[in-house]
Amino acid sequence: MARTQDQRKAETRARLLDAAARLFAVQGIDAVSVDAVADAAGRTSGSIYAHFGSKDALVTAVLDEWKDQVAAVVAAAFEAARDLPTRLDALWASFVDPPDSLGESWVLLEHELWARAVRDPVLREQLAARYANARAAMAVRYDDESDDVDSPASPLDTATLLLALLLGLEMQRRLDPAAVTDDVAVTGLLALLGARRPVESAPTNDGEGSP
Amino acid sequence: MARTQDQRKAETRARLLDAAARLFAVQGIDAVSVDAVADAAGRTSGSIYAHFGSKDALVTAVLDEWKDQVAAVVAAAFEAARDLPTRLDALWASFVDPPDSLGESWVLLEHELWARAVRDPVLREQLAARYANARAAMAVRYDDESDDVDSPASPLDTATLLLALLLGLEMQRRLDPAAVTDDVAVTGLLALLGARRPVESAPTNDGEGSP
DNA sequence: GTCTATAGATTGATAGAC
DNA sequence: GTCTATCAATCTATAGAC
Repeated sequence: MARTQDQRKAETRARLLDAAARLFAVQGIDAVSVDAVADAAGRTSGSIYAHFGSKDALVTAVLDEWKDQVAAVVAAAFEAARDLPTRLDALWASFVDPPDSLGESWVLLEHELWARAVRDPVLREQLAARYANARAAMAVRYDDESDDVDSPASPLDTATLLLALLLGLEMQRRLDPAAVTDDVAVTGLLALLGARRPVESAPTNDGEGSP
Repeated sequence: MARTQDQRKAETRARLLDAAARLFAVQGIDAVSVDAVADAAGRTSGSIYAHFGSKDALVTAVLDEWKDQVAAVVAAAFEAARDLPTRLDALWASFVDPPDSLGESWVLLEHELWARAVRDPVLREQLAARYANARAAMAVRYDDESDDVDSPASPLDTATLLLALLLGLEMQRRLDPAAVTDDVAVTGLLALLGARRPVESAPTNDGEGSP
């Protein structure tokens, strides 16, 4: 029956990681107790210490579990459509309205991890590698398109700029959704690639979101 | 002697706010106890409750105290130089290497406040207004330059894009300084304004920062 | 308004049974 | 490996003296 026990062990680990990721994203890591994670996973706090040893180690494990998450998201967005504006729109959509495969608010979890990483050298190196992966994935994808565009920077640098714009726009959108329309996002991404929007000019947005 | 007492009261409030802002930025809000703030300000925890009533109210007060901080930073950066690339470089510098007037790591404090704001409607409205101010300030400044550039979006939308790029680049730079050079930043900002870099082409950065 | 002392609650982590 | 019970530390907030 070792098979069954291994299965249960693996399932417990998976459930703990899943519950932790979801709760961390929604409430913030510091606001979530070890017991809360265990409860949400249908286990007890003891199992967390058996599997991970500490809450910090659990955070590290969550970060590690979704290792190539950002890179995968980026890659998937580019698969979807053919023309550049549509692809960039899909890329932006994966930040704003994520696929079910990731949690609904995976970007919030990224910010939680970032906030810890900038203060913890070990976490920082982990997360830095993740972002480097994401940039590399974008650079490759963007390379396929390179005949269509005329970017002012190298592919990797352009990926850095695209990722930056996505992160910064999503931050502002969380505070004030009306301030960041999809059209503005795509227009900005296109501008970083040295490309202009084709025919139909994007609607402008001079009225601000907040009253 | 009411004068002296009022002075002491005001000074205590100022010291508490200053200590709180600094500690919150460096250690993260949740990692800083009320006692720690009071100690750093040379007072005791009781004074914090006399002045603010709760730790959450202290956070709100910190956010409120630096109300137009981001807008002021943005405005100041544009005053510095005349030609566009130099101005954009100054703008980027205010994020990377802030003036002494702000704390050295005011951007970290902004992220701390953001992380709370996305989960608290009251804080969110406050911070949204602050960002709207910053965008408006940038839009005005950028308007002065509008003959030099050919932005693909409205002034306000362009400000949104510029702010997004600054935020996102700074995030990546905190994780991996080598991945985001000053030249890439300025190149990106210029691209969002529809302008290319003049004569001297920017050094590329194809080797990634992390080993 | 400021300080001291302390209540009240929560949390991360450990020990031991099964 | 998982659970129950519990310890020890920490933190927010309050009460009362000055």
